Amino acid sequence: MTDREVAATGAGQARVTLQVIADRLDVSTATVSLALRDSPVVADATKLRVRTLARELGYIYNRSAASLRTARTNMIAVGFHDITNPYFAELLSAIEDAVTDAGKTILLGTYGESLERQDRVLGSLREYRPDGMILCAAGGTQADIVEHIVAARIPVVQLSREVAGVDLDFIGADDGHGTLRAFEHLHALGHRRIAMLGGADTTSTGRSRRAGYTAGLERFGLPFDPALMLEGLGHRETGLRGIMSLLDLPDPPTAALCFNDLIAFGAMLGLRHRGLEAGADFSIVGCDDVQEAALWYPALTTIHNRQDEMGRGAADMLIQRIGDPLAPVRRVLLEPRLVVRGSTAPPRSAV
Amino acid sequence: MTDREVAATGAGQARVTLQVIADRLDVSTATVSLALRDSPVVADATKLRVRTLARELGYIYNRSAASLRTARTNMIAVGFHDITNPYFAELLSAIEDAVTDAGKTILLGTYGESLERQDRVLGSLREYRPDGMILCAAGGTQADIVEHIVAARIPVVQLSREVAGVDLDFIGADDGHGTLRAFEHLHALGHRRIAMLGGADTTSTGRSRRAGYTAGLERFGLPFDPALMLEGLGHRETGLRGIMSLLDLPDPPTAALCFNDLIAFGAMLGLRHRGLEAGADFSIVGCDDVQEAALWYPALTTIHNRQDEMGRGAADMLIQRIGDPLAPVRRVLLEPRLVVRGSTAPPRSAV
DNA sequence: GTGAAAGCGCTAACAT
DNA sequence: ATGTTAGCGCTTTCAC
Repeated sequence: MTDREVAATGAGQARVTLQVIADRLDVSTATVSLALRDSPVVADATKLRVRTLARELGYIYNRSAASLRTARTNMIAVGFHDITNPYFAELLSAIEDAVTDAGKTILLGTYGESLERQDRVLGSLREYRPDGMILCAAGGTQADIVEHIVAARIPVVQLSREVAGVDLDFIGADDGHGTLRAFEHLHALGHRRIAMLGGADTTSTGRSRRAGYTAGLERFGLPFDPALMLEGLGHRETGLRGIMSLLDLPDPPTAALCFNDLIAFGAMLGLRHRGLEAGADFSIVGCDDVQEAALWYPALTTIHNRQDEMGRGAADMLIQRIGDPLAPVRRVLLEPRLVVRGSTAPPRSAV
Repeated sequence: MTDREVAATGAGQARVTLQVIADRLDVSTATVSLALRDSPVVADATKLRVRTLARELGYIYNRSAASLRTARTNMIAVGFHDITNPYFAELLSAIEDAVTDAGKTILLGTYGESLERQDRVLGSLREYRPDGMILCAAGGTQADIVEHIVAARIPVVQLSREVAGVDLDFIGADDGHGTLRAFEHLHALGHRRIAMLGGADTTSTGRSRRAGYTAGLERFGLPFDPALMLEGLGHRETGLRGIMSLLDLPDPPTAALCFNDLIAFGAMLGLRHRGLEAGADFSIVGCDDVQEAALWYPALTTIHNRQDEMGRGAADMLIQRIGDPLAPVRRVLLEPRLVVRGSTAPPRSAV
């Protein structure tokens, strides 16, 4: 007794394949295949018979088999570092919408900021032969890791962050510009000692946003004080601890630009621990504008990064790239928009 | 010229398969296959030669082909309604960890609360023949939709919510009990007019939490007032609008149990719009204890649902189920834990 | 310890 | 309009 027969016996019926339908209808598997895919070449009457029987028998299309033949899987791999950060959850959700609309499905891999795990996860994703991949690499990722994917001839679109030195489609925000806008906003309110909280040079977003910060200092002829530029991962803890150490400075700043909203939330919490309030006592600007940002108290002034457009855009770019692997590489930078809310105000001293 | 030759020419090298390696080494594909999988039956020297060449040629295992042969895909489908809700993002993240540890990969599908889209998405996931599926169905899902998956002989574990009338493994929180605990907490603080904000009878969590609320009323001999039990989806807007209408009541409540944390956040925002503060002026209890909850101001009193354990637990249950399809069905209820923070306090009148 | 051969379920040429 | 045939890349008997 073969495995197959066992399964059939056990469950009371044979696994239904094209062959089963073809046999019962006394047609060929080719006809059944074409009929199910609504090929114009098959007679309507035949299509009807095929489909009716397929439904009756509970036929389920086997994509592994089709993929083997067509070298198309209809899967889009998504490699993200963290989906617990609402910014990336929002991006993923937008991607999911676009991908589903295109009749494809997401194969998900995450790896935090661990390069070693990223390597394993991306290597594994590759084996499923997704039609393409949307990548948001861990900080510090080197070009050669991404080359492994490219070598497998899997089209890749980089999202939000881009790995240095690889020539691939990219969609993200114009982070440097966004941060500069935020800096100008704080300066216009009267702030002169402004900190930069979080981010690091291991990601392109970190580099760009930090560059936007130093560009702001330069534009207004303010001195660069290394004590005001605190490196850190995009977590709430970075903001919480960072704001504490800023406040403990002999000459503390009056405002902080945060690498992202989570850090800003952490910073606002830190202020409260010190009996201070964001806005009135210390200005905080976030970055991303996750849904939560508008609901904080005070609501967070932040840089809206259009995650919906960005996620959908990444999916669309990828689908185009799959269709035309030789088209010129594109870099799309979405213009961020500063959203002024309650967490920024003139400095106490200036009031 | 075949497609294959075109691809080979275009990219400068042929797609490397087991056959290519076998030919070059003058062994059979069987040997190569066994060698790469580290079979004890292959000579060490051969293994070394195979692996070295495989690496040199950039061989990538083709899981579609293997799946066709073995009827195993090593994919775990995850069907969620919403990954933008941090509660589900946290669950997904925990699942991802466990699944990756087991050498499997997530195939993701989401569908909001649309039954029609859920049907399409689940139908599509099924065609990929995942080894199993973790399901958190949309509200109002009928048993027959789930039967489609079961009929395809795909093991399913239900997570957090369970569809009425289906006999499948389930892991979730003991919601009724958790809500009752929260009710007791409010009662102990002196609240007597307590509202229930959000949830609906279309999901098991809605039913259980609302049942926990009415059980609380009964336990303390409080009257049921339909004006205090507001149905709604688990969004911030539900809390925002809900608290407004509660406050507009001729005899408003002094506290509200919320179906989840997002609703609680919305409710706290609504209080601020009315110049009131959670805790001091009106008590709010959430449910889930998402990371954000501890950071709000005031920090949210809520029911911790152990999303990490729950997510990992779902993955573990599923893997066991895949290993033994005939084992008895399990229902695991995790005991929720009330976390008291600043958003609850004695009612104004009682002070 | 290794090889030959069959076949998983599907699609695509080509033939009729 | 439908059938025949070959084969995608892998795993798995079964021989040797």
